[in-house]
Amino acid sequence: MRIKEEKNKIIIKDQPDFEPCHIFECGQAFRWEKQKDSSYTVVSNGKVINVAKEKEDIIINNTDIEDFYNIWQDYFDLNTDYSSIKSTLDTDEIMKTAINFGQGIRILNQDEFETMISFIISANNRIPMIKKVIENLSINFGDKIGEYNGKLYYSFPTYEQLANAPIEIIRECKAGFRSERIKEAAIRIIDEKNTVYDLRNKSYDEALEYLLSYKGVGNKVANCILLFSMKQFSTFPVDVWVRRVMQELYVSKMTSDKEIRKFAEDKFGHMSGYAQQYLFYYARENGIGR
DNA sequence: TCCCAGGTCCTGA
DNA sequence: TCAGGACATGGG
Repeated sequence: MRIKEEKNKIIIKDQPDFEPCHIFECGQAFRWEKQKDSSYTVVSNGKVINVAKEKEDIIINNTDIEDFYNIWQDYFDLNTDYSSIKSTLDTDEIMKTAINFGQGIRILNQDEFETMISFIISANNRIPMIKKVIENLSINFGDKIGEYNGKLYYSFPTYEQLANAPIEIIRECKAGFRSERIKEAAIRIIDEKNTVYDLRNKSYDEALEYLLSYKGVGNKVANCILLFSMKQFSTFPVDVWVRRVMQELYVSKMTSDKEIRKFAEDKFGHMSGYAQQYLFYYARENGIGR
C-alpha cells in the first residue's frame, strides 16, 4: 500500500478492490451522502471525510496521515486481501456474477454501539428512512463536528447522549416504535460498555446470545451487528433481499430464513458474511425477485 | 387506499 | 418451536 499525503488529503495509490459506491451502497453503513461528482461524504469516528476514486487511486479528502493510520486504514479494512476472498468465493456462476457486479465491496469496521442502534432502527424500515432517522438523531443529540463543503455535520450520538435523550424527541426523529428500544439499549450500554466492546473477542455463539438479550435485536439484526462491527464473518444475515436472491437463485421458494442461513453458512463457511454482502448488493441493485 | 420496508415481539397453538 | 398479527412512518 502506497500512501501519499497532500494538503488536507490522503491518496492511496493503486488500491485494488475498492469502489466507493459499492462500499457505501451495499447496505452496511448509513452515514454517507453521494455528491454530484460521484464521491461520497462520510461521517464516522467523529470525523467527516470525502472518498473519491480517480483511476486506480483512492482519495480521502479532509483528513491527514495521522488519522489515516489511526482510523481509516482499519475502517476501510485495508489490510484484508479481497482478491483472495473473491477467488475463494466464486465457485459457482451465481457468486461469480454477484462478485463481478460488486467487485469493489469491502466490509467496513464500524463502531459497535453505532451499528447496534443503526440496525435496531433498520427493523421493518427502508434504507433511505433509516439514514434519515440516524441523521436526525445525530443532529439532535450528537456533537457538532464542523462544516465541510458548506454543510454542517454531527457525530453519531454516544450511548450517554442517547441514554439522556428524551423519548419524545427520539420519536420526533421518526424512529417510531423503535424509539424505546434505542433508549433502553443506550441506557444498558452505559453499564455494559466493556462487555459490548469486548464481543469481537468472544466466540460467535457467546456474542450472539448476548446481543439477542437486547429488545429490538433479533436474529437478523444481531448477525448484522456481528458482521459489520465485530469481525464475525461466518454469519449470513437473511433479510428480505437476501431471501429473494437466495430463493430465486439457490433454493426453493418454500425455504425458511433459518434454512437459508444454514444452507449459506454451510456453503460459504468463514466467508459467509462477504458472500452475503455481494449477494445483497447484487439483489438490491438489480431488483432480483421483485 | 393499500402495500411494503435490511424485523422483532407477543400470543396462542 | 412456529405461524400470525401489531407496530410508526413514508413512498409508490
